[in-house]
Amino acid sequence: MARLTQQERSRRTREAILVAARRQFAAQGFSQTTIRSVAAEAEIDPSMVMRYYGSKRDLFVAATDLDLALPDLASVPAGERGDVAIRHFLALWEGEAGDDLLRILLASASTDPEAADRVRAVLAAQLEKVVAAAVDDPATARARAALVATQILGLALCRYVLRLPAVTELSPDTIISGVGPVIDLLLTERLDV
Amino acid sequence: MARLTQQERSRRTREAILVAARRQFAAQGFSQTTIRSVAAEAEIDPSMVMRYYGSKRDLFVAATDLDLALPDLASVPAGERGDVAIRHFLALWEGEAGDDLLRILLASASTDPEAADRVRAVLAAQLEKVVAAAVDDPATARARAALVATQILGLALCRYVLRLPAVTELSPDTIISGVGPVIDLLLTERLDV
DNA sequence: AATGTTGGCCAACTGGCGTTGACTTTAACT
DNA sequence: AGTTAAAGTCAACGCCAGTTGGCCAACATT
Repeated sequence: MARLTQQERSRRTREAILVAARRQFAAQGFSQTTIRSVAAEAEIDPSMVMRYYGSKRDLFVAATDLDLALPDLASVPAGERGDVAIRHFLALWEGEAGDDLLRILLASASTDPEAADRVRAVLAAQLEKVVAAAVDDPATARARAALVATQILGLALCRYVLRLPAVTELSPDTIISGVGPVIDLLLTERLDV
Repeated sequence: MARLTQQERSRRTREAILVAARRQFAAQGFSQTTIRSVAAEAEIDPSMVMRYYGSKRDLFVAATDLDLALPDLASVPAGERGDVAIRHFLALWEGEAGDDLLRILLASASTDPEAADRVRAVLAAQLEKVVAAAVDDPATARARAALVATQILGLALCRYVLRLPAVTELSPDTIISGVGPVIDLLLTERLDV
């Protein structure tokens, strides 16, 4: 066993805690995940979690520091925007461990006010801005962004959180061919506001 | 204070427990809701909850024994089905306490395996069947039902659970004019399976 | 080598949980 | 009126959570 500097030991422990916390928050939500269970999975003492992250809530905040890395839809030709958007999200979510953060937020947001706040913040700052930039009519931009959010989050909810069989069975190609046109429709259809 | 028969007292207590339980399960999910907090809201002793419902889990099952009462989409002319469907769900959810069931299930399903099973059961049995009956091509019926479910549940999630500001601001008419055509599109568009 | 510092473990405290059983009160029945 | 069964209360149990502080060992510093 190689000797490690204290810094390195510390860094590895911190990371092990974060990995275990992300996995458990995503799988079980906030309240079902315990400091003790995270510590057990990271193979350290519960008190170390407190030392490094202060409290359970602070650990949750650290575990959900999230960036959607959305593409700029405004620079995509109209008619291909829905396709680009849904491909982006699928790539993000289907990748190894890439969907953890969203699953954490959705699983926790339903029961935890702080998680719900974080979802609101992330979506308002990122998704809404990108969608609004891709819409011509500023009067309906916010409404269209909201509707796109419902479709995107609904897919994530059904596929990764609820794991509805009919939805998990869908191939990525089927989802792209089904949802892409829906997003295009939401961006362009006539909308009563 | 009027005298009550024992039966009537019992019935009122049972009902008060159920009302409080539904409200709290919907607002906080399964594990955050406690027998004690339900009893406090119903203004009775925690042990009464145990007497009437046996256990916390049984109380949850009793609180989620409801019916979506979905309309038969197959008997609606094509082109109006999305409109009818979204109107139905909005009427169901916007009504007084009508959205409790769905909020309970969504709020709890994310963190509780039993609640997730119930969501799967309810949706598979009710929503999926109705949608499948309204689709001509049996090869794509299940996929279309799944995609419609993502849109419907996504709307419910964003509007009633996460309460995203951009989504709660939408008027029912805006939602109808925006989502109705989306559902029609999902029912009829070409779909790669 | 002696010191201070840091990572880590252990044991304990506090508090809230679901649940139980004994007790008291109230309505129903004879 | 007196008995019985049901509705409701009370106090406690055992458990597990988050959190804390004291302790030890390994490292860094001088």
